[in-house]
Amino acid sequence: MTVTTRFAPSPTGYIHVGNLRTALMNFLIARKAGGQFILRLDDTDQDRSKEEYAEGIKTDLDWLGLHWDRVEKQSLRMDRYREAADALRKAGRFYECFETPVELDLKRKKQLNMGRPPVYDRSSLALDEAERAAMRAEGREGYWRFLLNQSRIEWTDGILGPISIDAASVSDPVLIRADGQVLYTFASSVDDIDMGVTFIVRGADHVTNTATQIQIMEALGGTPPAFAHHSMLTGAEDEKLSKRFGTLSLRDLRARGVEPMALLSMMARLGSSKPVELAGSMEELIEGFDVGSFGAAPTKFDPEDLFPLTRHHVQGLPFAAVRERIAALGVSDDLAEAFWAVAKGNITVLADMADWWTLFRDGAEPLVDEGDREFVKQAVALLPPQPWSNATWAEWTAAVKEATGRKGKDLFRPLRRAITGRDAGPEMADVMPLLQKMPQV
RNA sequence: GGCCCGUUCGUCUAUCGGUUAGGACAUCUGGUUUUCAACCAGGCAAGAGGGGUUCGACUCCCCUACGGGCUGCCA
Repeated sequence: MTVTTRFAPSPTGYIHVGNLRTALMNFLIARKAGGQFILRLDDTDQDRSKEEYAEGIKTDLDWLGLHWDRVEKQSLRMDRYREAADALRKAGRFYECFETPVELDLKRKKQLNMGRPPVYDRSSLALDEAERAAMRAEGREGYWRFLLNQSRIEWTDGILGPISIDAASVSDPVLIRADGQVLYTFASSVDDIDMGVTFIVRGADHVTNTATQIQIMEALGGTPPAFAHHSMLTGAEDEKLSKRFGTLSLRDLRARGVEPMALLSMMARLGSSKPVELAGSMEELIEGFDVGSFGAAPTKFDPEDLFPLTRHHVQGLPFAAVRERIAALGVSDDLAEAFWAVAKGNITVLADMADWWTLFRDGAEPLVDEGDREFVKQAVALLPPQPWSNATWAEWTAAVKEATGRKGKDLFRPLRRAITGRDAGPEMADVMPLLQKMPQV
């Protein structure tokens, strides 16, 4: 059986790091096994689902190189869900209920007050046809619940290990609403069976869903796939990540200059026993992925940790990869390669290149200590006329040394500060040919 | 309240009863470098608490505490 996984976001918003982790794990599992990766848009909620978000999700996945083999849309499969619902009705696993949300809420509160678990009491199951007709005559609209077998539901989770949940501690799930909307739990189960999904990795927030979905899939005559539930991400300060989703959307991270490979490297390893290290390629990521190496405990994630990885990645980029970006800064072709050689070691995100180019093009605001003022003036007077080459720095500093007697740190440091306005930066020998203006001191 | 999962260096984690409790990232120190980065070498740093079981517990069991998830006509 070919390994088939899926990423099933509902297009009600953009993807964030939590989603990405799920998507990436499923993608890597499929690729490693030479299987299929399905992108399934869970868009049964007509009100909240938007095409704009569906497009956004695709754009984000593309950006990261998480290409899918197949796209599915639940909104196109409504007939199939109705069919499956009929099958469940015929099998006696589906029953119509009539309590209103307010009534259900009241029941839950009552149960809680009495110290009972807030599990649906199945009172609608006891209704006979005449009573149901009476309900409808009252103007009540029926909705449908799945009748759980009250046994223990067990599976060996790919991350959590053996799990056992007592079905009696869970309410019979509502699968179809009074307005006819097919709910996630149901559509997802039908799809996973129909689409031949063999392995589902999703967040630990779905553990209870998995228990009920296993029964639904079996009732549908299908074989439940293997499951693995990864832990939830929490923020660096232990706050719930959901509160920060706004700042952790992929679009946001992209805007901040985070490189895809840095993000992927982080998400493929964080929370696992394998070290988080920058991968050189998607192949490397696929090769080194092991879903079983993840732990069950909640995982802290600090987006700042993405920047060291991004820097590492950026510094290893060949000139060809950034040629266009550099041209866009206005760097002439003859200087572009030399500029990149100088810039790459001194930036974190590619956008940082702009500052260096501005500095080389316009000159810097010199940093000169009071005690170095005369020395710097004297040195600048010794500068040969432009254009400068890689040899200029050595020749010039030798001449300055000769004239002033300064050497070592006392010689080089003030000159670097005067020319670049900074204490740190690239090799000065390489900087000189890039400078477009004489330093103004 | 009920159900499920969890708790080892700052962080992510290894250890399937006996270890000087290991690694990675972060951090610090030293080397190298005009500087930064990179690189090399080294350092600091951990088993939530309490009971058991055992010759011996981070590891197995129970309790407590704490954390996370679920408990929707959301996904």
